[in-house]
Amino acid sequence: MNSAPNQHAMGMLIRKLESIATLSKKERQAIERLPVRIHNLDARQDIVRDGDQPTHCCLILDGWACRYKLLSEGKRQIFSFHVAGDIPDLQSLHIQTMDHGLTTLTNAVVAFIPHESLRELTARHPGLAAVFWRDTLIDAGIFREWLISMGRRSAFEHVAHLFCELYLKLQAVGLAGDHRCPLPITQTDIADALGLTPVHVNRVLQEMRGRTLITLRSQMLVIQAWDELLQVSEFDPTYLQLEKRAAR
Amino acid sequence: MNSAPNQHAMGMLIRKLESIATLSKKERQAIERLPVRIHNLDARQDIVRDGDQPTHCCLILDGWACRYKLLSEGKRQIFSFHVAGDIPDLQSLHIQTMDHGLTTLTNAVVAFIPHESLRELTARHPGLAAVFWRDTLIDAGIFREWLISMGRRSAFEHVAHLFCELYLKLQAVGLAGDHRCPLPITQTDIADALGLTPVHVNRVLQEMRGRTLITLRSQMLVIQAWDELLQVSEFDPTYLQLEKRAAR
DNA sequence: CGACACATTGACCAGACTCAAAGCTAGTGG
DNA sequence: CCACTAGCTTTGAGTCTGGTCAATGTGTCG
Repeated sequence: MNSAPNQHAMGMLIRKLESIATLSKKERQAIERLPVRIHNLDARQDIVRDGDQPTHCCLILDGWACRYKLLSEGKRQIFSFHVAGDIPDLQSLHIQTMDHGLTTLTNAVVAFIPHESLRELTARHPGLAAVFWRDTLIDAGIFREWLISMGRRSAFEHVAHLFCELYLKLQAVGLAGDHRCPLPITQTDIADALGLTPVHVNRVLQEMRGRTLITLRSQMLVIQAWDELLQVSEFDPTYLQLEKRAAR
Repeated sequence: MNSAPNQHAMGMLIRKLESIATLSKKERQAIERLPVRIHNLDARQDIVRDGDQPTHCCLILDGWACRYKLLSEGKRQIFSFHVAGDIPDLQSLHIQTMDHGLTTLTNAVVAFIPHESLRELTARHPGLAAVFWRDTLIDAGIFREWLISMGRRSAFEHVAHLFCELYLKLQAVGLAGDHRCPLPITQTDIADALGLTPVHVNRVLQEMRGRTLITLRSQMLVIQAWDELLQVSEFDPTYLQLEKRAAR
């Protein structure tokens, strides 16, 4: 195994984990020893399919991915968007059968880590097990926030809330700043994430532009009125757990 | 500490965990040694509040509870319903600050288990850590299914889906059978869980009665046409993970 | 240059919401 | 044992957010 890409991949993972918890030197070293297999993927390529029984977890190194489920009549629900540092299918470590799919949205580089190695790692390092566990718990917290948006926010508020979340998530891994971030997804993707139609998403975006809240062109989102966007969507970043470290 | 209620509480927990994983004798014994404090609560009483930093987890022994969040203008979103055997705030073990509340819906008996004891237990028994982790992952899977219902199902389908889920969940812990189960919650609770208004929930229930799918009277749900209910809501029980045990 | 995917717009429609009133039902106290 | 109450359920009429269908722009890539 070539160690250079391995180091890069595990560096990405360590950075992500340190954004939600504190790691000891021993734990960092243990992570660095994880074996990985790195793949380059095209856009719109399935990584794991609904019904699969994966034997690896997938660490995103570059590009965007999403988790989704296909329903009858061509309907699709997207559950989450993922960027560098995320392990979108960490849950497969303890849930045998996938109840949804994972796909790239853009060209992407991903690292596959064998379940076996992760099980061994977490058994040997209970502190790391807690950190990975914590990551999946934050994931669940994001689902709860999405449930609020779906259930009790208007389409306008919902779009605003998503933009706030994505901006902060990207900022946390150094992929955004100055109130601008890449958004390499289509309006149909946004619609499938928010439970709306593409047509209506488009109208909401028009209104946001009209109110000088955002610009969105060439897959680049610029937030022109951050405070107002926070306010209209009642956005409270607590659920992302980006500030607070775990109590250990 | 009185050992009789303790044994009852931990028996309930062991039963629940064994519905989603296999426990070794050693692991069962370790659970039985967990210290608990048992409380009787009235209906509509908060167990943990939004913003709290709990030091205990809560195991439900009897009655119903729900997780929820209050929003502006009196809006409320319910995230989940919980019954005997559930630990609704297991996540607080690794997420310091609650981003939502936990409340009883009926009179309830709950057992409080110190975080400290659970941390020690999971550090000493990585296998048990995996089982508790798995429980929170199943919880997240239920959130995903709720996201589908919110985003891509009609109100009618959504109500039907919820009823299927609750029936199976109750059946798994022996609280339901013969296509009937207790449903000790109001139509407003259902509305707040599904992102609908109480008025519309009522209309959907009328239609379900009219189509001889269910009866719902005196807090007792009777499913008269199980197959049809499954079909209209495209219900697939996989996400509840009630059949498959964890690969260990 | 052509093709394809994506974004935008318009006209019309429907599912779910709002507001308001009236009917039930399980407890409670006299 | 009955009357009263409070909370819950039911119903009606009118409204509105977001969906549907279909056509037209726009931009990118081979």
